[in-house]
Amino acid sequence: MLSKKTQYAFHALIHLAENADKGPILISEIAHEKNISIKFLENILLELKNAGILGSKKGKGGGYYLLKAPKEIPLARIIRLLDGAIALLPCVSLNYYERCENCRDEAVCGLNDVMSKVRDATLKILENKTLKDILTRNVSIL
Amino acid sequence: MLSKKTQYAFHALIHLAENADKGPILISEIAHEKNISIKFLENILLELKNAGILGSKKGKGGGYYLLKAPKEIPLARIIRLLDGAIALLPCVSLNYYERCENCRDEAVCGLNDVMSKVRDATLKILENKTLKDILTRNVSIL
DNA sequence: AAAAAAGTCTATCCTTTTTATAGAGTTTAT
DNA sequence: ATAAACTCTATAAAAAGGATAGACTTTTTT
Repeated sequence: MLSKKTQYAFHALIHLAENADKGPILISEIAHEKNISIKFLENILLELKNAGILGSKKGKGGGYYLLKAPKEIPLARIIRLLDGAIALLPCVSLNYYERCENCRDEAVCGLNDVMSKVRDATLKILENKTLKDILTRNVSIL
Repeated sequence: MLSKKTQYAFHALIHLAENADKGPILISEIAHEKNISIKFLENILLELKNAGILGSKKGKGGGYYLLKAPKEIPLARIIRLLDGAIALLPCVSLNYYERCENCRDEAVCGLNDVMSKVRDATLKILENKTLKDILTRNVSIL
């Protein structure tokens, strides 16, 4: 299951993308619209900013905005950023690999084998589907 | 990511299946063989017993043993039992569904749509692969 | 220059879940 | 009777998740 953090990030990004034509969007607007605690959302948007996905503008008329086109943001990127590994086991994770401490040889572990298949099937979708693919409203500017 | 509990459960089940011809297996043997805390493993095996997957025998010569053939135990069953939902979002879970609190209408939510596809791809594997499929050693008795 | 609006950043806190341990209790083979 | 093993309940330590507070900085407006 994805953490709340990642779930909130997706909803916030959707809101930012669908309103990209309105300039910077207030955290408070997103929080209200998507029913998320405003302070918690602050942390999340900051992480997305530090990762180069969002930009922000301070002062009056400020807010957050996308730095990249939605179609350039794969869903897998967001999950890895906020949740870490996408794989079900550390020993089959591509980006957060850790050696299995419960089996003698990963090379002949049937569990490793099956979970690699699950990982591949999952990534096939999450690496190819982008923020653009989960938008409801189409904004011409993007 | 699967919890340690589920990971340990898989390794314990593998050990039980691969040694099914030896009669009841001691918790301590599994714990030692798979490098798992014996007391933690106790709880896990008990859960598996209460779910009807394992049987146990008390007293000298006792231990745990499989109640069903490995090919009758889908991996998804174990995950659901110990970890709960397999889906990445509560709003796309078949067995642990919860309404999405961040979007207006799940029916037109793009995120819901993509995550349903991930769920289907994952379940296609985890519902069809069984304990038998992750064994290294083949035990004729099974 | 001052005030107001808005995001930034750090620190802290509370709760829940996860992981792990302890120990008394019960059952069974010998 | 005894020792071997699982059972069960309670507890605790650690990590993660979720949330809050408040001082700080930047920018716009007046």
